[in-house]
Amino acid sequence: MAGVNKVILIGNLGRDPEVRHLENGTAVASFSIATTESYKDRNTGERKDITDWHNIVLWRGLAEIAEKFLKKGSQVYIEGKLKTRSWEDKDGNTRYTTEVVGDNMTMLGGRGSAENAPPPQASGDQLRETASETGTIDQNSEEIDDLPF
Amino acid sequence: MAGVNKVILIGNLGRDPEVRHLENGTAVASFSIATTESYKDRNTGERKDITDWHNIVLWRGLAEIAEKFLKKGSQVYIEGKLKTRSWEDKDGNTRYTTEVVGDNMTMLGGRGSAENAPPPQASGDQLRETASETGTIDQNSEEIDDLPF
Amino acid sequence: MAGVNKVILIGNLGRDPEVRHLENGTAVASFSIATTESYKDRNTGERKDITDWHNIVLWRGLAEIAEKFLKKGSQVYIEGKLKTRSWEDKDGNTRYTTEVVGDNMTMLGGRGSAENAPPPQASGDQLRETASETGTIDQNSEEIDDLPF
Amino acid sequence: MAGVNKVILIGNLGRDPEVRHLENGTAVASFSIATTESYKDRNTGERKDITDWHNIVLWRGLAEIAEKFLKKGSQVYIEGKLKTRSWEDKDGNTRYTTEVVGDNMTMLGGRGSAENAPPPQASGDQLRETASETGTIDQNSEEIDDLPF
DNA sequence: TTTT
DNA sequence: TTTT
Repeated sequence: MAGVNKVILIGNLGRDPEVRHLENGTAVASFSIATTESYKDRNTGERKDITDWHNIVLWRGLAEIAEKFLKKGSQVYIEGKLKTRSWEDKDGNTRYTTEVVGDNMTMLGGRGSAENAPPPQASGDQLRETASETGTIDQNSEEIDDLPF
Repeated sequence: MAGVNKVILIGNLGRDPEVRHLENGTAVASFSIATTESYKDRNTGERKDITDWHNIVLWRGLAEIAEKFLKKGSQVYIEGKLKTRSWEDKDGNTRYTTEVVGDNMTMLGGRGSAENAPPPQASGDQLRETASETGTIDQNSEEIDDLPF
Repeated sequence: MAGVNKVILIGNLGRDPEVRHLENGTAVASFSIATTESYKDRNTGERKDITDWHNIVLWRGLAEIAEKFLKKGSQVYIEGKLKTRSWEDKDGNTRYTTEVVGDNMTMLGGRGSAENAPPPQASGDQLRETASETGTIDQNSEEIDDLPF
Repeated sequence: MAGVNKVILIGNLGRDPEVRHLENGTAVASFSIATTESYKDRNTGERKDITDWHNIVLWRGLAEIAEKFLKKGSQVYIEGKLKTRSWEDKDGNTRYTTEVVGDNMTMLGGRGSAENAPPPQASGDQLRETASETGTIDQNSEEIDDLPF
């Protein structure tokens, strides 16, 4: 039962986020981010880059923030959980897709970042609460307690 | 170029690790670990568990330690990177598999843990160095420097 | 404004937790955990251990769980934030103490773990909510949503 | 014995780094970074910020990169270990200072970032190896293996 | 598909 | 496929 499932990524969006809404209005954002690491080939001595692409899924308030402020090229910090979904393809084979379901996001500076005063930091939990209480997404605020921890 | 790609998991092995060796002798261990989280269903009030399975891959010294000391049920801490490999299935379709390539492992106590005095902690970097210098896997040792940081 | 402040520790308690209650009843638990790493001295070739001690502070529900289930020797996973408090010593000098304020805890198996069916995992957010709604600490449950993410 | 001691921070430098050199030439950089989180006061409804300051210490190649490319205001990702040092003050009292000894650093875009083409990412391990083999600090390169993991 |  |  005990378990820890944590992913921490800093990367850049390959495309603008795609946002859809469930029937009940819940927003879901999907996008990919690239993380790159450099290494030197032991044989040739050449420097090489390896890029990994990660499928990110954001729910509710975080999805709405992503829709408003993230775009192709944006650099973000994403903290979340690894989730693998299964689905059936057209040939009836079970397929698996692994995604990072983010519960915390921080926008980082850089070329692709938003021009329109983005909220740099947002947490899924905070947003969920705030949204459910005020009916609007009020990023960057918490309703947790008078003590911040 | 800048990027961070980090995964932190604590879970239990679903089966014994599978270890294979490349032609040059390099060991590669594969296994899955389960992480479970509990939540209470908002509608029914029932408590429910969600289990996520994660494919772990370990290389070289870490693979050999996994082979020796991990087995079905063992609880481990794994720190690593997310990597998605693509391959072609029998129908010629491109398929993707996401794995956590571990570079740090700590064995945690519990029912499924090894009886034979396992090394509790091991790092890929340390083992790689040690192995290359001594020809044997000497877990729990570093050759880094007289200063430990 | 954007920021990330995250600490992840796995270690063992040096003593039983100390728990006190604020005037409003809020529980606060304090204890230290040790993390140990091994390295080999480059000059002498000796293997050496370095132990670091970390001051942990838990609030509310997590504090109550710590009080019930953690004791000297228990192995725990702690996730939290770094906080440095300042205070004045008897000579009027400002002193600083750095603590890890935990918002997530998982009890791990091992020698010092509790005998009385401990809850292996608990999150500060979950507990806070649950406690405020039911008046009791019901660890291992969330009230977040019908969707677990 | 098994242990994990990991800190992950994203913040901004409060001042330029201070770099000193040990007698054997080893570089050591020190600086503080601020992480800020927002919350809404439950009573007044006001939004408030809390800033935490963290003492960062970098060794060797990372210290030299910090010296060259970080300055007051720079935003950085720091990954490292918590270390508490003790020392004696002028009154003979034992004092404790907690620092984050970084083993990984990524420079992030933003207002305070360097103008002179900074290396965005660097790892202590990589740099140590590279430095010892080439005599120069060649950031952004690894000498680990032909396989990047 | 990103970024430097 | 694990674990409690």
